[in-house]
Amino acid sequence: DGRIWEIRYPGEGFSLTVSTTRPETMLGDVAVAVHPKDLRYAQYVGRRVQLPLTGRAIPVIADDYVDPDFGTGCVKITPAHDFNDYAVGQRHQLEPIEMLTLEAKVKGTPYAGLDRFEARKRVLADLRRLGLLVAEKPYKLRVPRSGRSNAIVEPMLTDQWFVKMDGMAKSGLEAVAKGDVKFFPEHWTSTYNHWLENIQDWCISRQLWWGHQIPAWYDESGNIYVGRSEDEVRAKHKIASNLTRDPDVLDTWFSSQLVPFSSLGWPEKTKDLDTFLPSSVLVTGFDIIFFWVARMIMSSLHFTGKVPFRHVYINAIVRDAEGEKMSKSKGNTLDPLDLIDGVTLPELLAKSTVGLLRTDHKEKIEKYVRTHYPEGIPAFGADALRFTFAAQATFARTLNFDLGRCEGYRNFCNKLWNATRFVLMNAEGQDCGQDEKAPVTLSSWDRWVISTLQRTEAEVEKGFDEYRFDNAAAAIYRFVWDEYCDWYVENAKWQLAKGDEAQQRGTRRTLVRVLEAALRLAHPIIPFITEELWQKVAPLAGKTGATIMLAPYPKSQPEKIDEAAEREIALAKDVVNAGRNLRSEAKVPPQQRIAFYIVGQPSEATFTSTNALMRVSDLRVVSELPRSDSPVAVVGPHRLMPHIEVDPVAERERIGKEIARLQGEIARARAKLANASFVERAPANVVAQERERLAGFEATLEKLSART
RNA sequence: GGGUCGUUAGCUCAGCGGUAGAGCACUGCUCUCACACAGCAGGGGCCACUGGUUCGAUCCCAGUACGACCCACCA
Repeated sequence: DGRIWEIRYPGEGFSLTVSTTRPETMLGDVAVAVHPKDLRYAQYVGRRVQLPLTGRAIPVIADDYVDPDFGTGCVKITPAHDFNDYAVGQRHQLEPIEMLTLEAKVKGTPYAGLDRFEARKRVLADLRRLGLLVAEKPYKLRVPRSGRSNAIVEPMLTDQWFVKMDGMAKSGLEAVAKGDVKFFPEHWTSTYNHWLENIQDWCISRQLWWGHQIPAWYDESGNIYVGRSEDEVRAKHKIASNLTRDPDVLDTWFSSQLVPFSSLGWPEKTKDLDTFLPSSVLVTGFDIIFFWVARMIMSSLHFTGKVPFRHVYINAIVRDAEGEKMSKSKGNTLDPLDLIDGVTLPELLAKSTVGLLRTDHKEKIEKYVRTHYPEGIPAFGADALRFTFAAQATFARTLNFDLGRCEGYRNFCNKLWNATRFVLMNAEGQDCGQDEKAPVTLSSWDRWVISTLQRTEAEVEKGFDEYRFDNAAAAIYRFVWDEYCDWYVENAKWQLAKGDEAQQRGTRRTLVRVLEAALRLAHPIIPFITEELWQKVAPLAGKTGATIMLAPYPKSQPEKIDEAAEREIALAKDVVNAGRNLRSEAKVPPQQRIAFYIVGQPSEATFTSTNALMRVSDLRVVSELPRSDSPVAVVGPHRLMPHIEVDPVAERERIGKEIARLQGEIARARAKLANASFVERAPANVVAQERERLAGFEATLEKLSART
């Protein structure tokens, strides 16, 4: 909606035409600049032109700042009212001329006293009358506006307080280079470095009413005194006359940078300062790495000689469905409470928070919610929302918030709740093996789940140590759902139903102890549900304490890792998976129990799980499978076959497909191993692994081929 | 304009030199005594594009395209 004007500045026997979006500022022009290599104007450099309306003579100068391809290639230079022009003026030792007052009125010219916009009209009219207005064109420009008043901002020359930054920046850079402060994710270090390496002196005075007042006083001659208080200044300089305090306040970031040590009692030498500086971690967003993080580091080093914190965890910014950063000023945010408590679509659109939404975004939200949640967004709960953010907290710098995942983690909380219900049903009022005198037997499944818990605990610890909350959350999710619920609990049902007393005790003990530990493990991410459940589970596991919050965080115990049990269970799982697959392929109804033949001696764990999870009526251990058209699966040392009637044609077809797949794999592996440079140059373990793969495929192929 | 980063299954994201993974969504079968907010089985990807390095590249390097953010903004 802006315009750009071209104005002719006449000289002796020539004239130059400049372009400007702010014609009234010509009253403060001190030069016309052209590019040094611009042949069109080279001959005029060093000569003078007459500034219209005022009649002042101003020089033509050459400066790289000018873009010869923009407009006419001639730029009016107004150092008092433009940042770039100020720099040009400095380079050419040109005295700035102020033409605006703080009230944005013209001063010191024929237009003195006029409002800036009125002055623009008058200047243009006068130029037109003089025939010096060459052109007026529409021009798209972004006018700088005040964030508070929305008024158009005019650069002005004013006296301000600055902090000299080069020395502080150097120590800030060193602290990070030495590793005294570390960024997570690490790549933010380069952002930090880049800023400090190109730092400029910092203007710290603000003309506001609210803030720390600048500790500077002026006497009647205009001398400046800096000190802690007026009394101190008077005493130090032996001043009896009037002093006036500088009315400006400090930049809010100047005050904020002091927080790490001022909050601990600085400048007194307090115990807190000794104990808590540096702190362990600062969690923040990357948009204030410059404003705040870097300045805290620099000021902390300057005033205390210590870094303010060891780690800086930079969390991702949340983006909306269009991939744009969610921000209040953009108005594309969602209220977390709506996701916790649930909200209907009309409520959502009527809520005051939605008033912040851009119109276009509001429409998109409406469409999204209508499509995915016609009944409105359900109540996911605080834990589900927390788990979602943890699970999405990868080292990417953006996070596209996904309601679908929120729903998934709500389901996870529900799963945990129901698993606990099952455990309580079976353990409350029962002997959970806490009495050391009663005999307790632990099966391979029991030892396996305890072992897997240790590995999970280590994984979660690693995730937290590395600030990979996504990995920590995923490890907890997998353990609870995939291992504990899907495998262990199902086998525990069988052990409780069929085991002897010692084994039942062992099963109950394992159920409650492992669950109790899992609750503590998950507590930092989902505090509410884990507290509720822990209150019930902990006593059964022999734990006392008023709250899970005071219970120790689980620590992996390597001596409880049982590799023999893990191997045995891996095989048992393979057998069950193969058996389920065979059943499904053969379309055996889920509830129907059928017999299976198995070659090779199955472990006790395999017996348990085939019964508990595969719905086997009878696992018949044989040395050779009976002649049949039934499908066969090869699982490690075992061959597994359901006792069912099948369509021999369909079965032959199935085996044919499997054989073709195996042949493909074998061909690929053989080709790789036949490649001399692969065998010679690839690491030995990679080559060995490839050989093993090939051998496995060949063995399976042989067993399958025997059936056709 | 300068800088940083991203582009992997329909969606949201892991992986990162040696057989492509998760959750949700999708298909089929099950209301089986913790859970249908569930269980079981399954389908789905020239890992943006083009070159290079390597025995081997989704992964390393260079460039291109698209996107995002930060900084500076042009008379």
